Amino acid sequence: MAYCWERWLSRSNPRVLLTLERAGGFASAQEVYHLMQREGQSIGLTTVYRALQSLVKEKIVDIMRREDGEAIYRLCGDTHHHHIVCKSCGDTVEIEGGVVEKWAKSLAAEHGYRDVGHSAEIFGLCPKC
Amino acid sequence: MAYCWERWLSRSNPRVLLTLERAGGFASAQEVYHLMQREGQSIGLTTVYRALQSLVKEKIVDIMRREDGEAIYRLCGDTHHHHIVCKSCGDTVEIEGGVVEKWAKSLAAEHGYRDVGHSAEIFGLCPKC
DNA sequence: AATGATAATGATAATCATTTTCATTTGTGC
DNA sequence: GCACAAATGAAAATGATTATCATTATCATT
Repeated sequence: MAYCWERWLSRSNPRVLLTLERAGGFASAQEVYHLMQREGQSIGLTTVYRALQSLVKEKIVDIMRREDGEAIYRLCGDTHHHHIVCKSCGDTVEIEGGVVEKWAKSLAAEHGYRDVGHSAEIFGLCPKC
Repeated sequence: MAYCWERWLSRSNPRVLLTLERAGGFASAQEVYHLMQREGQSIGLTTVYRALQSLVKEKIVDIMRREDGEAIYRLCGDTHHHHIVCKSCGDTVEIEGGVVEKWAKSLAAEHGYRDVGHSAEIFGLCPKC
């Protein structure tokens, strides 16, 4: 345990990870980068990209796509959840997605698909906008 | 009928649409463009993009994202539906999404969101891969 | 047919996220 | 200290997508 942890702290992956967490667990590489800049952390954009890629590979972070195709990342805890995203201000609400989980699982099985994941997001205008 | 049809044929939208159909109803803008070039059709890349955008706006085609973020388009029938997409070969199966529709609608209402849409896709490895 | 308003087209340049390249720095074991 | 591998990041390259803008086709009206 201690072993992994210390090795981690010596690299930039954890700084990126912590920033992602602080960002609400939902941000693009560019956003993570700018956040770290603003906070005074010294890091290069390339490194942010590399850290995120590696975190994705290790399945510590999930990757999704915004409507315009930009990649966004978020922590993937042991529970997986969904969001309602405001089209205008980008505000997001975390929501219960148990129904969708079951839906995805049963349909995937029905069609013989293995190694299955899913994405489900709701887009709209939040009460403020 | 004849009226609409003829007007359509005079523009490039239908040529793009037909090409998309011929491509198996699943292709990126660039692919549609190259296909049309190879077939000897004279069209500009810009026009292909515009045609696809307009077709999306008219809900005649669906837009999705490949894993690398490139936009891919496909014909969509009159009913809104969801897909299971194979991560490896890109094969897709259209599926029933009534459950998800209800889920999205009720949750959006619950959080006061208006003008709501949603996306839900399942990714996995198809039986062949 | 000629005219002109309007929309459609497409070559080119601009944008912008993401990747590559490569030189430099840092960490680690000897 | 010393060498060697991994990590870093600035800068350039890539590639999809979008914006510009001059040209062309469409179509109703003279």
